[in-house]
Parts: sequence; C-alpha cells; structure tokens
Amino acid sequence: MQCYIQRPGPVGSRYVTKKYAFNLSSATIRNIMADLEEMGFLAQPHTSAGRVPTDKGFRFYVDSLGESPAPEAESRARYLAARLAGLTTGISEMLIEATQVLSALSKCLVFAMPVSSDKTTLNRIQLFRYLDSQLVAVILSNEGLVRNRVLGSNLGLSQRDLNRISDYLNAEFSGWGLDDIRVEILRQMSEEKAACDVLIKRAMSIFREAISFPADDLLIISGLPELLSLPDFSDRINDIVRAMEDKRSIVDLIDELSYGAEGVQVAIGSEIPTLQLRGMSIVSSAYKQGDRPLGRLGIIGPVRMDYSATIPMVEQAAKFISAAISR
Amino acid sequence: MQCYIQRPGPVGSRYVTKKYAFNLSSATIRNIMADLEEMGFLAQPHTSAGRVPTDKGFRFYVDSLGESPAPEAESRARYLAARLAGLTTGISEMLIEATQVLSALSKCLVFAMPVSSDKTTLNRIQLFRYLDSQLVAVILSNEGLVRNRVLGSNLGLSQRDLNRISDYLNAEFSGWGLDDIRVEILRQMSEEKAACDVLIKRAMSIFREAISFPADDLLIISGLPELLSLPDFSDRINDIVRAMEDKRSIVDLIDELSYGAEGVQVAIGSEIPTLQLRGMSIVSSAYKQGDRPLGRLGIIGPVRMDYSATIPMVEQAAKFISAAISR
DNA sequence: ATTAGCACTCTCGGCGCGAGAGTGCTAAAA
DNA sequence: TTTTAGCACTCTCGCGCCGAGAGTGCTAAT
Repeated sequence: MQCYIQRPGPVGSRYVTKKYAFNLSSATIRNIMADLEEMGFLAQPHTSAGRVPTDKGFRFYVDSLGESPAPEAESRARYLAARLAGLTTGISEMLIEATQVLSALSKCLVFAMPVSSDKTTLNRIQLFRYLDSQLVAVILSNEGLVRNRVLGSNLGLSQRDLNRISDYLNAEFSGWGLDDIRVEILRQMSEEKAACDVLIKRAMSIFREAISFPADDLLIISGLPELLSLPDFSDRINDIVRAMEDKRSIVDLIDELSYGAEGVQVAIGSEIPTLQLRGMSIVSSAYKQGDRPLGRLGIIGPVRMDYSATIPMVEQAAKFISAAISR
Repeated sequence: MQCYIQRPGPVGSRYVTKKYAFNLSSATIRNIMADLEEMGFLAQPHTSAGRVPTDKGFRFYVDSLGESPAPEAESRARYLAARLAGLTTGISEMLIEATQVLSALSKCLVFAMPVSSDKTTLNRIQLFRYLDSQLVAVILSNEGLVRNRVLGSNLGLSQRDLNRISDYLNAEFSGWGLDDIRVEILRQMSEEKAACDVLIKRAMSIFREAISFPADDLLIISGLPELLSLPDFSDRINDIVRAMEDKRSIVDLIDELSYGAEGVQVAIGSEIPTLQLRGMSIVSSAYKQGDRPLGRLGIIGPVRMDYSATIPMVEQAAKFISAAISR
C-alpha cells in the first residue's frame, strides 16, 4: 500500500484510483485513508493536502515486506560482485569500493564501519626506526585492519632494540584484544614489576602509545553528494554535512542502533535519536568473518527510500563481503 | 580601498562617506567609483546597486597589500603553534591538526596536500605475512609519509623469504624516487635479466604492486561545513560538495595553480580555471623540509575573504610546519 | 575640484488573488 | 451495508503588483 511514496510529495485519493486499477472510486479511497490516518499510519501535512505515510506506516510496510523476491536485486548483486571480485587487496579497499558501488546504485549515502579498533585483537606489531628521531609502529589486527602510527621520540633505540621489543610484544600479546592489552599495560606499569628490565618498560610505554587510535577514523562514507541532491533535504544541507563531519557520533549512533541486531536492521525516521538526521532512515547489516562480526555497512537515506531495493542490496553486499573475508 | 567588502553585498557611495572620515561627499565618491569602474576594478551587479570589486580589483588589493603588520596575526600564530606543539607524532597528524585549527580560525575550508607519493623517495619497505594468504607492505618515505598496502596472494612465501625480499629491496632502492623505481622495475622485468633468481622476480612484482597508490588519498580537507555556511554559496552547495569529493581533481588543480610558486600564492576568482569553484579564492603555501617542498597547505574561501588575515595565517602555518619537520 | 539637488532605475518584500488539488460530508445507488 | 457521485470548503502555490529603500548619474552651483 505504501509503495507509491517513492515519489516526493503527498499523494491524494484521486491519484491512487488512477494509478492502480482497484475498481474503487476516490471517495472509497478517501474513507480508507481516513481510517489509516486514525490508526496512525498516514498523516496529512495540512488539511486538503494528500496523505503521507508516517514513520509508523513505513515501519509496518517494512515489516510486512518480508522475503519479497525483488527481481532486479539479482542483477545488482552480480554487478556488485563483479566490481568487488577484482580486488585482491585488503578489507579496507573492498569496503571503500563497496560503498562507492552502493551509493551509485542507491543514490544515497553509504557507510562502512569496521569494528572499533578497541575491539580488535592484535595479530602482530612491528616497530621501525624512522627518519631522525621517530619510530613507526605498524599494527596488524586479526580482523584485517592495518594501522600505522608515527611516534615522536625513539629515545635512541636502535633497530635491533626495536626488533627485540617487537618480538617481545608479539610473544606476549599476540591474539589479545587491544582493550585488554591497555588494561594489562596499566596494571604492569603500576606494579612497577617491569622495572627490572628497562627495555620492557620502554616497550610498554611505546606500545601503549602505539595502540591508541582515534575511535572514528575507520568510518568510510561515500555518496554524500547523492544524499544532498535529494529534494527532501535541500534545506538542512548544512546540518547533514556537519553531522557527517562528526564521524565519531555517527559511529556511536550506528553502534547504538544496531546493538545485538541479527541480519539487516532498519531504523526509520524518528527511531533514530539524532536530531540532525531527522527524516532519514538507516538500513544496515553486519559483515562477518565466519561468525565474528567485523563491522557494519549500510545506507543512510530519506525515510521514503525504496526499502524493497535497499534492504536486499545491503544484505547482498554484507554477505558478499563476509564471504570474501572468510574465504 | 577594498577592505570594506568583508561584509556581503555591494557597497554604495553614501555608506563609504559614513564609514570613513574622508571629508568627501558621496557625489565625489561616486565620481571616483565611476573612474574605478572604467578601469575595471569595480563593477555593479545592476544599475543603481552599489559597487562590487572585480577579481581584478581584488588582485590589485592583494598585490598592494604587501607586508602589512597585521597585529592579530601574532596571537593567531601563537595559538596555532600551541596546538601543534603538543603533537609528537608524524607529519600527517600535524597536518590534520593544522587544517582543523585553520578552518576554525578562518571559517573557510582548509586543505593540506602532501606531495604526491609518486615524487617521494623510498626510505624503507618491509613486508609481512598477514592472515592466511595476504601480505602487508609498509612503505616509509623520506618525506615523512607512512603508507601500507595489503596485497592479495602471498604465493606461499614464508616470513623469512619476505624478510629477505625486504632486505634486497631496501638495499637496492632505498633513496630512490618511487617514480624511478617504477621505471627501473619495468626495465628489469622486460629484460628478463632477473629471471635467474626467482625470488628477485617475485620481489619485483610485489614491489611494483606495493608502491602503486591512488594519487589523491593524501589530500586532507577540513572545514567543509564552514565553507557551506557562508551566505555566498547557499546555492551551489551541491557543486562544492561534489567538487570536494573528487579529490583527484583538487590535487591536480592546486598543483597546476602553484606550479613553481615561491612562498604564499593567491589565486583569485576567475584565476581558478575550475568551473565548480567559481567565486572562490585559494591562498596556499608550500611547506618544506629544509629546501625541499613536501607539500602544500592552504585556504579555499570566497573571493571576498579577508586576505589580510588569511595570507599571514597560511604563511605562518606553513612556516611552523616546515620548522617542525626540519627540526 | 567638489558638492547639493533631483530625477531615474533597480531590487526586494509583502499582499492579494485565482487556479489547482484534495478533502469531508451527505445523499443516492448498488 | 458498502460504494459512489456531487458539492462546498480549505489550503498551498505561483504570479503580478506596488511601494519602500537604496543608489546612481547628471547638472548646476559653490
């Protein structure tokens, strides 16, 4: 019933009778609409404008959408797969490519959000002398994230020392969660137990610095122009750009919304607490390695987006990426 | 004379007489304005609106600005220095911080653009086994850039092999320009000379892949919302966002504009060829390590920006960063 | 060379108005 | 009982008008 709000503007009873061969007159439709309005599924912006679905209406629609076949989803999935198949590089590159493809297909904003680096587990760390007095820490996580950090003063450590430190850290902490490592380092440091070995002490302080990342710089966003071109948001553009600039809060929002969600998760309009994103919906899904969630990707678009298209798209993309990672 | 167009909208003769104690009547001002208009320094949007400086007018103004003392520049420079001084990390972090500070101060968009990775010279490369079948190449340049790249299939090389390859590559190519390396690799590969040693052959093909970066992902942009909030661009917001999305063309533009420029360089309005950036000016300066330029940072804002403030700001920032790098 | 005065021009915001679209309600038809 | 036709009513939107305001150019006087 709601599927015809894919065009902007309220829709009137007469339009419905023309568009669909219901064999019902506009007056009947009006009655039905009045009923639906009473139930809270429709609303009119003002008397004698057409009806507009409410968030509740969309929620009902999305819930009742269920497992529709969606014929064109097939070809889209193939296209996405083709674009991603060529990539032999890491997860990050695949995610970037995927967001770009999806934003082009959906004409919405697409994000991808690897799981916060706090929650990743260390695969390996390696330190290098770099230029005059700096050192570089390269941190590989088991989740496919590669990060590097330049640290200020290497305190005159030789590359040999750094190798020993690296080896020590890998032996000690490989497989640990970065969060746990942080706690453990603080514990060891406060215990002063490590004081006996000055190298270990140094290793710890270097390590502590090396694994402290900003929490948001892994968020990938594509298709901002697409979102801004939509007639819905022609005012409020500033709000949106500003909201997207603050990646941290986006990450937190997505985290909060999809806490414990299985499969595709849809947040519609007022279900999103953030004021700056009012009037928008978020369709997102986790991608996983085996059973372990590695991150989330999804679409942010207007409430009246084409859910029957976006939901399968997000689902397919997440599945494809999961498969590619797990392979 | 032009310094009073720091408020939006054309300015009339009467306003001038009030604002400045010239002891001249508005009619006199009108005559002078008519003269300036004939010379091409002023224009009127329509008859009986005030005058607006032309690009030519701004150019004259900027050129005649010379070495003005700019009293508040002092405190701004100190603020910037204070914000940057705390950072002990690498160049990239410093640039990000600098762009953020500058965009907050200038209410404009600020960019920083490390020199293209093609033109950097290799300091060191190191390869790691990673996860199942991938390998990670970490590339350190002499210009302070740290990049890593995940490569697809490691072909069953052990970490020991990778270390040997790394050592070989470092011995062979450390100090070379990435461009030159590329050429050399192609030459060696076509000569099949390296065919004798299968490890070297592999090293070459890995290396070739490892040093191929997208040319634009080092461009840092801060303050897009600031730029969009300006009343000047309330239409055209879409153009701007889209232009900023296409980082590649921004990089090319800046490169082109500032080719061979010494010190601060100002491009005003129509001096910028890009259509999407019409109505804007770019103030930029190179930052250097010693005498070697490492990149460029600058401000993009409306043509009627406060050049007497932005020019010293960009200059100071570039100088400070140069000093910090060279130290 | 500068200024006062004056007629002229152009923009901008508010107002009214009519067209268009859509509704609710009532009474008739199925 | 459900559906339909008809009708009066309401609200938005676009358009043209008009007056206020700001600024100019020109001329004549200082």
